[in-house]
Amino acid sequence: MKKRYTIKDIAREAGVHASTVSRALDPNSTTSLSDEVSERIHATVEKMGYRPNRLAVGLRTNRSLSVGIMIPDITNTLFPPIVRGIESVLEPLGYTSIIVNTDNIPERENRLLDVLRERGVDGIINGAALRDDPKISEIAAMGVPIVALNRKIDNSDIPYVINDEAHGIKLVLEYLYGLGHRNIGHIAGSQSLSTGQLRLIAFKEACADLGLDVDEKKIAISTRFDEEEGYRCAEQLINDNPGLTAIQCANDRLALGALKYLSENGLECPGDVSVTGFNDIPFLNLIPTKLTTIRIQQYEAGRTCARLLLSMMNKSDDKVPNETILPVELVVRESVAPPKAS
Amino acid sequence: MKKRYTIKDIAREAGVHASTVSRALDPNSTTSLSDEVSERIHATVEKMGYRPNRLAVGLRTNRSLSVGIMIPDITNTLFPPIVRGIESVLEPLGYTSIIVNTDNIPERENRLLDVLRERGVDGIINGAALRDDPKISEIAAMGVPIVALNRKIDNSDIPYVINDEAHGIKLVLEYLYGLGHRNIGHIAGSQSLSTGQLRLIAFKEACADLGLDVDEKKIAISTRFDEEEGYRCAEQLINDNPGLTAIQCANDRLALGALKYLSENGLECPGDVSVTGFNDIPFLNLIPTKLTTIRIQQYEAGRTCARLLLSMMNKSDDKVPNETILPVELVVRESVAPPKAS
DNA sequence: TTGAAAGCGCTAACAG
DNA sequence: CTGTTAGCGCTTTCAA
Repeated sequence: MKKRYTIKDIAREAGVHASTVSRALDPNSTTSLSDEVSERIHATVEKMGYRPNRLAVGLRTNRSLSVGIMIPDITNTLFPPIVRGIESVLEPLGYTSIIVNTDNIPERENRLLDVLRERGVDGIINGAALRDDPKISEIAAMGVPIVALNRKIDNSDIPYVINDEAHGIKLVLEYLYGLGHRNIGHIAGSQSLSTGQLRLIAFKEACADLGLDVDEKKIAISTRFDEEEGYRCAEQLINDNPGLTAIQCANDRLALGALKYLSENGLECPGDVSVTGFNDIPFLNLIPTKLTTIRIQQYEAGRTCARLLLSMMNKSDDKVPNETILPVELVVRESVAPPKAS
Repeated sequence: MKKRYTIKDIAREAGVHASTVSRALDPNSTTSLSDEVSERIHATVEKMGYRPNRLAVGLRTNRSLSVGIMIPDITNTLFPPIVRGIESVLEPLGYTSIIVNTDNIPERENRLLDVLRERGVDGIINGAALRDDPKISEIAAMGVPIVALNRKIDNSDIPYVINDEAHGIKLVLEYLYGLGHRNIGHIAGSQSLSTGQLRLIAFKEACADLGLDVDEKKIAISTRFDEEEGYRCAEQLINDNPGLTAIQCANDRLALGALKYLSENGLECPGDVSVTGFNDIPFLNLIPTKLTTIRIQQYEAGRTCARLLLSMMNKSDDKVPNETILPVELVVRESVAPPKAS
């Protein structure tokens, strides 16, 4: 293995001291160098293909120029665009990211948090936070810049970037109401996640605003945001609520599961029951009953988080807002129709 | 910011020397310690929540316990399962991975390669290699363990893990032939990628084997493996080949584009034209005309690559095979039917 | 079995 | 404007 060149090799070759090379290579170095020397150094760097050793830099400066990105599962199509959004702002600045998948398992999340800390990340974007997440607060208290993405953490002052959950839920409900639906069920997400909680609260509020009855029987609470749970909850709602004409799901995957339940049980969507989702993940426009849903900003959410994290990492004085709420919009497709005249 | 504890802090607290702490914490240290001391050290480590600084370890040992994963774009659903496969073997061993997206842009790939090198990765899994990729070979020659994933590199001895492209193409063609198709077109992938090249070669060979004419007009070569190009190439094939009854696409996204072209132009699939894909990416079973395709191993491909890389990084003597070809299988769905009796 | 000392590659005072 | 020096946190000889 050809050994990598070090700053000393460059120094020797250029006939200067190592520290001079370091200065020449530091774009925002205060001390100035003679053009002649600087040029000579850059030339040798180029010639020898020298690349600084970031581990050494990090050890010395106590900044690794790396950040941790925690998400539940990169396999979930919701997250890749977010990740790319984050990197679109961080990468040009020389940051590298370490992406970890928590699978929504608290022990795993905690362990990975330790891994990130060992690696000396300069900051963390947590897209996998739980409402009750003591460890993350603990680490934040140690001074590690952290921002939560998509989810907020209870009893914590970690800044978060979320979607306008309440407005999204309301948009859907008003749309359904406007078409004549009066008997609407809700498949809620896990209540240990802020998304699940906030969307359920919003459902109840929006119902109240519209003068709709919010019978508990019309609410099915899922344990996970996935198709399987959507299927199970749809079954429950249909069985418990004769005359139900629409199901609002707390996310798209739950809706996909609900759609499956309906089609397997001789119910047409949207003919018999309308179904709506939340998030607007990819491919929704290709499936047979194209899903009406709420579009959240994915790429932009990533960018926003990254910018917040940056200003925290740079200890800049501009106050980082504790709460950032991104706008959402209703995407009307085919899974909603007026209720059957009965 | 509460400063992180260092090995010195532990040493002081436990009343021993730093080097003793280091030894106590190294699971495969040769020198033995008295149980009493070892226990005391572990207790203080536990009590103080000490975590070693990986940057320092890496600088000292010249091993970062990190690997680079290069892919074209994490947003492409083909890659997340591969990434998780890789991590499923590397993470338990303490490795962390740096995932970079090349967007199939050579300059970007080269720059990212430098980034990985700066970070001192112990090895690289390259799922974004081009057939002509001088820089990656150069870095491999410097002694950095590299294995190519999904794609092979021309004129290079970098080990690669690919799918049985030829067999997959053949399976599809035989299936189409068996149903009576004799006038089959091929939408080829980019010829600068081994997948595109190998699948096109396989198409020609399989046609020859079946006694089918391989008129160049029946081959449309795309520039990118995406829906837009699939659309364009489908149009070209349909226009140039009256009587075409089936289109074999070099991957699923091209097939999705072809499907779109057909439906927008009054052609039924599979009624008028059968369409097939390659890869079996997620969601293919949810779209209206469920796509018949070739399933490749994604998660397992990642695992295989990771294992190969490990043995290269450990300089173990077991020879790393230069070529690993993973089996594929035909997935029959709805996008293929016998040709119309004419 | 443990301690002392050197040094990985780099940066940041401090001198000159 | 440039060189000297110390040291980031850790591991690893070498001594004791």
